[in-house]
Amino acid sequence: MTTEFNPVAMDTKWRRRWATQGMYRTPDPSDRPTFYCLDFFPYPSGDGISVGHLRNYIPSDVVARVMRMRGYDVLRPMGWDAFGLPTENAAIETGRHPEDLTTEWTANYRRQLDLAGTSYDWDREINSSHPDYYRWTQWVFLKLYEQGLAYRSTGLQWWCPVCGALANEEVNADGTDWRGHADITRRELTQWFFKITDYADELIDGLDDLDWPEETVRAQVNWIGRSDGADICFTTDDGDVISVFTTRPDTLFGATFMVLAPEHPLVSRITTDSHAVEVRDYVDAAARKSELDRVALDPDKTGVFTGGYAINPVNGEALPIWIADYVLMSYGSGAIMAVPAHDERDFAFASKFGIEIRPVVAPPDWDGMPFDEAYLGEGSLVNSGEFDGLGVDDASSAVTQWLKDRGTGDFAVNYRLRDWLISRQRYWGTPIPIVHCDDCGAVPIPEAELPVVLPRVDQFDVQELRGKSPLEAAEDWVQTACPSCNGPARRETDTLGGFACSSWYFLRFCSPHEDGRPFDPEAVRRWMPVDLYVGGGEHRVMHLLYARFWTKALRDAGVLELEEPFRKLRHQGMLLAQPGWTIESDLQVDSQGSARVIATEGVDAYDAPGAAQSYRHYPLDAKFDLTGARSDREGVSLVEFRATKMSKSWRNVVTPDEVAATVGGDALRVYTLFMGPFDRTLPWSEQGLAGVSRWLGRVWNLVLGQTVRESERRQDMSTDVEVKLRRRLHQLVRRVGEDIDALKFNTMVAALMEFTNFLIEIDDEDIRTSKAWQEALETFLILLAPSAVFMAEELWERLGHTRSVHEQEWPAWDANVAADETFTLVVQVNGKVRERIEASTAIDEMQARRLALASPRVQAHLQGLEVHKVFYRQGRLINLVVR
RNA sequence: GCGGGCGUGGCGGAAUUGGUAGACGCGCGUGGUUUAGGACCACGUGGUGAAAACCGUGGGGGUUCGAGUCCCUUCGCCCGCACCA
Repeated sequence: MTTEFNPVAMDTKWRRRWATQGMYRTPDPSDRPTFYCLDFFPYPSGDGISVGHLRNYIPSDVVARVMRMRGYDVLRPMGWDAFGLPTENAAIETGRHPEDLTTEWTANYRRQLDLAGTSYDWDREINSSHPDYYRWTQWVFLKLYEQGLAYRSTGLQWWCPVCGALANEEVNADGTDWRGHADITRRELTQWFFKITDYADELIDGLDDLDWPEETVRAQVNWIGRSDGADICFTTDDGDVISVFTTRPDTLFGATFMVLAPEHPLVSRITTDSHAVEVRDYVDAAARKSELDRVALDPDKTGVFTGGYAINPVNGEALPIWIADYVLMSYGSGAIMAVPAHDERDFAFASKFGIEIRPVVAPPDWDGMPFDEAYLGEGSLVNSGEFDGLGVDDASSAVTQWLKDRGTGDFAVNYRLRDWLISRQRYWGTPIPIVHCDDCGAVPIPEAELPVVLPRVDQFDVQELRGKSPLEAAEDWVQTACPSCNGPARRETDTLGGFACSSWYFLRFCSPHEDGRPFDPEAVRRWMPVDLYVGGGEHRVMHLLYARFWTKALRDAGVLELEEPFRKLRHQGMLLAQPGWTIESDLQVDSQGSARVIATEGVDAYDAPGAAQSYRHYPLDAKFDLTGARSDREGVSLVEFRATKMSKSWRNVVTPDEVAATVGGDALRVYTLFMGPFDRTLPWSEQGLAGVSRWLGRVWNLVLGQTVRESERRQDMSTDVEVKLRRRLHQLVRRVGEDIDALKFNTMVAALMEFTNFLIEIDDEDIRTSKAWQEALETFLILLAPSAVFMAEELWERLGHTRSVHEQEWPAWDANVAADETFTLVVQVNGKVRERIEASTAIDEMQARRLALASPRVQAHLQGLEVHKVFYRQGRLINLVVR
């Protein structure tokens, strides 16, 4: 057997053997505790994965492996969120079918994940674009439909020429969509929605008991955006009622005008003849503008007066009614009462158009002068009739109650959250299981007839179809019989957006081969909720909110006994490409500092201007974001570039394939763990990777006893060394366990490195033949196994074991063995460190004081001064305060 | 504008949560060993200083015997959200 360290051959050997043995198959039900360790459902793309994706999968894989070794039954599945636009678009470009692309791409993902030594149970692999799966996505849709949680509605919807209809949350403020497409417009469309707003309060309250990152909880709460206030009715001259929502009913006496959204249905009725032209122009302009500019916030308010008035129910005043696009039709009732004295936007508007600004809440030290800006703080009411003198909170409820008693208002709650738009006018998605019948209307497909199979069409290019959706064009498929009356009917041609597939997959993983139902309730009871859920922070709102909503809706449908799907959630940090320096003359640089490689043979990048050699070669057309710093390398001018996102178009992606083929899967894993905190954005470093690879090589040599260092008998007493070795080993077991539980993988690796440094230091003939050494090596390999999965296994086998290192029990540590005998007593004088003394951990304060005072260096700092006070920390330090 | 995060050596980052600042790794330096190799080994490496010592966690101030850690203030970078009444 060769003793040469050859990671690539070793990786292949063990990958094969583990696959044949079914090493990572999920255990059958037992009475052992369970642990469900899940990663976000990945979307397979043609580019495959980069080492950046592995910052998600490797750390959670370590946790899964450790939990197995700790005696848990672990569910560690993986599957593919395979329906979606990128695949469909790639299909259009390449002239191939999305189904075929999906098959290839998912196989490639799986192969790449295996390169990194992940321990997924591939027997449970699922694919959301397979009828076996989407049949049950359709089934869930029907459950929601039965409960009135899926409905159709017309309205203005965002529309992307590439993606079709978009949900509001898929549109960015700059007028692009969530995938970066431009030319987003709004269209009148009939669409399917899920009534997630019914669950708004529950989705807020449910967050309380979850172990989730604080920012994510906050983001969800903000996204749902609950506001408590009142609905207030204003009546126009014609007797129309305008209902407005306000969070500040206490300021009702300060309302000096009203504003309707341009799309408000009453606009035309309220507008008087003399203002008709202006109003129509404004509404038209707003409609056009709504495409882009309305979202891109323009600080300058615009609006026009309609000529109409409405009566303030609290004091009978007639308020002029304006229309302005700063009022959104989609929030509240699309109309507001404007209180310029106490609302910034209303203040800006009133100032611009010369409308009265009437204070009704007096700031504490107010001198009665007009406001320079809206006052939003606490105070007592003025100019408010019988409510004068009340505080803001009391006044809010008092005014609302007053209105309620008279039938002109009531307490009310509003949410920022909108219903979930789920229709897509695209091909590569789950067909919506609905049929439209002239007589019966929208009719759900009976459960027994599921799945509604997505037909394999050849033309799915929306542009070729001239705006028709691909399924609409599939006439044979569209024409069907009504399940209710058996008359001619047409199938729904919208498909479900991808978020539907990922809103319940975690349930399917519990029993992925279940035939007659979406999941086996027994299996779900056994595994759910997910114990550790790891994925990117970019999904902290939508995916996680939708999945929670489906969980609750399925519970209410009586098919699930579960409140929340994900008990503990964590987000991994992003991985950036390595920053560095490169040759200026090979770049084309624009004024913004973006550079592109124009040298046909590419360009070398250096870690530092003086670095001995290049760490990477970038090809033609690679891009850099320059910092502006420049330097010189042997007369050649260099420029510095930043760490930026890895992206195919920048040609700076590092793939697991290239890393696994050079330094192996273990170096890839360990470096990913070691580079820095798990949840932090970090740059890749080829040198950092090389450092880890060197360490693995040292471990290899150490375990196989081929250390280069010449053994010399220089240890004092080998029994002392053995005691020390055992102590260090037990301390290591403790540290590694604690770090993994805290997801501090970087310090876990550091601890393993320190331990090997220690072993190398004490390595000699005597210790090597001791029992303690043997025990240390074996325990160390077990601790190393979740991180360096291949090498630990290979070395374990070479030490003579037949049963896999990954099936060993996680070691325990003994506090008595781990306890230090001595510590470094830090001696401070007036808080400054003056001496360090090695002392027994057993010493008390008096002994510590004696030791400290005995030190000449301490004495030098005490000269002529009196020890005034002493602070002693057992096992740590002593601070002598003198004066 | 609102919300959140982060500022520690040349670099990625540690720091028992108020108690030795800089673990571990990279890079760098010196020496050795091989000498084609991005190889290996030993020692060193925050700054100033010959030393004693002093300075040092973006800046300023404070609390404390003691502050990277707590409080106030200020600057810089990054990420979300976008007129939500």
